[in-house]
Amino acid sequence: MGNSRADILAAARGILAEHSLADLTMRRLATEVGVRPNALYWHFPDKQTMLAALADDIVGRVRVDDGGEWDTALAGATADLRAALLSVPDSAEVVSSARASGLSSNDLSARLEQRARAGGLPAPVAEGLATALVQLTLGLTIEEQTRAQMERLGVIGPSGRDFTGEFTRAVRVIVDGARSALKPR
Amino acid sequence: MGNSRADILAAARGILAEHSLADLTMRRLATEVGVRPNALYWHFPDKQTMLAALADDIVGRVRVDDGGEWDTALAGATADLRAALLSVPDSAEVVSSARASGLSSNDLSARLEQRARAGGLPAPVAEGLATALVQLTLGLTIEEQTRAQMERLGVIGPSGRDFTGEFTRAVRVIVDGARSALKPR
DNA sequence: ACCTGAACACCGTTCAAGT
DNA sequence: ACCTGAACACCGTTCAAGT
Repeated sequence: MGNSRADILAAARGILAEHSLADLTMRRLATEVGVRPNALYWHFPDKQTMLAALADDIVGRVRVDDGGEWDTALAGATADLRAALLSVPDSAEVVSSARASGLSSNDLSARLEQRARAGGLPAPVAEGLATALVQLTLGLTIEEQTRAQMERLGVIGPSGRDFTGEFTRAVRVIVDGARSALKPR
Repeated sequence: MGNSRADILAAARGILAEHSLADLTMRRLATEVGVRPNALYWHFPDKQTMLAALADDIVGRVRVDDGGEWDTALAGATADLRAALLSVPDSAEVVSSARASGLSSNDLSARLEQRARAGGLPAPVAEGLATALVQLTLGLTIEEQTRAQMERLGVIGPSGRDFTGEFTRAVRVIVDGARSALKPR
């Protein structure tokens, strides 16, 4: 009754927030929405497509600044992406899978690349920069959220890793690399 | 009879080679080995641990050159990692998951970081460089192998993406970034 | 337009028991 | 040391049918 795509996606977010990606099954999602499992298949053709919609929902919140310098704009958007991912447990895995499957319509790396070119970077550098930043953020955040999940379950102790530091230092190396293409030695 | 860890891992590699990660179930793996599903649990405590062993098997083949310049050594090891992953379908996903779970004992990024420091890079730069290279390679190869799998299944046409080019250009940006820390403007 | 009933063909994992 | 039999508690997905 009045259940829409948006309601289902909100329930999915809720399962991630209170449990984990392993608990995000179609059957459980249906229960949360108050419906039988097969009813979900009226709204989405399959689970993969539902997850891609959820991924777009999360990544869609990230804006790429049009003004200012290209380096601060890209570093800022990358930090925003990480923050958006960290706000929903296990979402980095979801976004990464959606990207790989090609079902995700929100191509953040294309937006980053465009911004880099607008900032004056040569095309191959802009492309390499965008690729490196997106893969770094997704990969590292997957690790961070996986560890967080394992700690939540008590299967492992705190890793002691400084993920924010690792992220910051890697972003610096990448952005410096793009900059070195502009200001040659 | 006489089935060992190695036999099971070889069979697992075979399933990836001829089918896909989705087909790599404990039940199917058991059939391939000629045993009942639960027999596998004598060799491995669970599926996750088995996959981590498989991941170590694949990454263990990658050597980091001790001689020469740090930049060619790191770029070479990164290219080797990508080649090792591409030789086994869907293995990038397996390695990425194993890394995230912390069950993987082969910490390639630590070896890369060590090599970078030996080459004279400051610690934070060496760390950022290793992190960026490993995440780039895993993330991009996951995408490449996922697409390849979808093409194999005929669910999608060729993507037209130049993954080798994307990889090369991103590696260049990253390595250039580390270099800029050595030769200031 | 949106949902249910009932079923199909699977999963990972455990436990006691066998040799 | 290594494996089987039997079971438990699940999955995603399909199809016809209901309102």
